[in-house]
Amino acid sequence: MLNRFLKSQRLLKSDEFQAVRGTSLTVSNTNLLILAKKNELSNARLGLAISKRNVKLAVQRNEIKRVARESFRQQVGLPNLDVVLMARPGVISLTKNELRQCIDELWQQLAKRAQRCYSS
RNA sequence: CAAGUUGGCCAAACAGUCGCUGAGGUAUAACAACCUUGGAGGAAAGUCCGGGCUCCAACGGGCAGAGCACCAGGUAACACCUGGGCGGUGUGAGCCGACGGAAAGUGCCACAGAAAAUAUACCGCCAAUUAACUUCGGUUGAUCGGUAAGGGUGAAAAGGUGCGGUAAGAGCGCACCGCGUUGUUGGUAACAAUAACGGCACGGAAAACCCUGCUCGGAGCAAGACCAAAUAGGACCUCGUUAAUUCGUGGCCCACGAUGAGGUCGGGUAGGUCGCUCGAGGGUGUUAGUGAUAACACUCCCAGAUGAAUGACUGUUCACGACAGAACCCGGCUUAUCGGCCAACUUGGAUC
Repeated sequence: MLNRFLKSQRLLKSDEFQAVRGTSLTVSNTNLLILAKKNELSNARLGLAISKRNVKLAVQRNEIKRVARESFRQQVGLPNLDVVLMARPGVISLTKNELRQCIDELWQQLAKRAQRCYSS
């Protein structure tokens, strides 16, 4: 069951995105930025914000979203967070495999940060 | 065989596992789950034209503004397509073309050049008169005329070539070509061919303004229609007539109304549903047409998401995979694009 990706695991409303955007729990590198906020559910939820300004072509935006979703789907250890993944201009230069690796690493960082932040 | 032209088609293939999403089914109070079956493009792109659809406006007409501009046909429509004409270009198949009007008017043509549209006379050429010189043939200068052949300038120099003609020249005359006018013939037409006449009058630029003809109401699916919390406010009905030095009508009391509670209604925000994909639709065939296309018959249902699906992994094969992602729907145009296949045709070479 863990490696599915249902609607309950996504952010669907504009309000939910706004709520996450106001938080301070972030993880990032030169290509991507992840914002997160604790929710009251039993699982994590993912929202994608790939702007047209940073990634110009629709095909590239779609590809980033697919890689991100696939990566998120296969994560097991994430706590109950609302997560928004944003793209920075550098992502275009990455290949698909590099991008995947990059996102996987960010999830691990996020899990650690979250544990430290919310356990105290 | 090589090089090329035009038109059409494809856009790595197959298998397995996992995942997303539309529809149908099983099942259920409902969700979840399971099964079956669909799930990006030739440009989905740029948003440059043309339509459908929706709402708004509207008696009709004109002006303004914008667009279009050889002819005929096709189409729902077009700035598109087909066929034809004309011009340009290529050995050729072919390709390219803001292709109405400059004799309606106003204006423009830099620099150079004598002169840039009323033609003109710088050099040159020629005649006459005259002066000087003379080897008596003439030469040089001046004056006054003729000339547009030659020179030089320019993107462009006022028809071209040849012969005649002449003092030198000149459409001055003639022939051919070009141009114009009027006919005739062919063609639906654009236009072409041809005859007679004219005798060159009519330079370029319409992408300077402009004139002529034709077309055009506006906004867009965030169109528009429906359902509809919470909160604030509104209308109506019912209940309560009290907790009150409350407020209004009133001189005061009574009374009535407001302030209260509940309900109903209307508008309408968040949110949701519809619009939404069966269509100027695809496939096959026949007929008409040079063709674009049309008619008829049979047949098929082929994305519909909404924080927004069409993907990931593994294996095998090959030529090792370009440009690129639907968002109301069609018809075009333009731009991007690794490579492959088919048909017709052209040029060159080889062989028989």
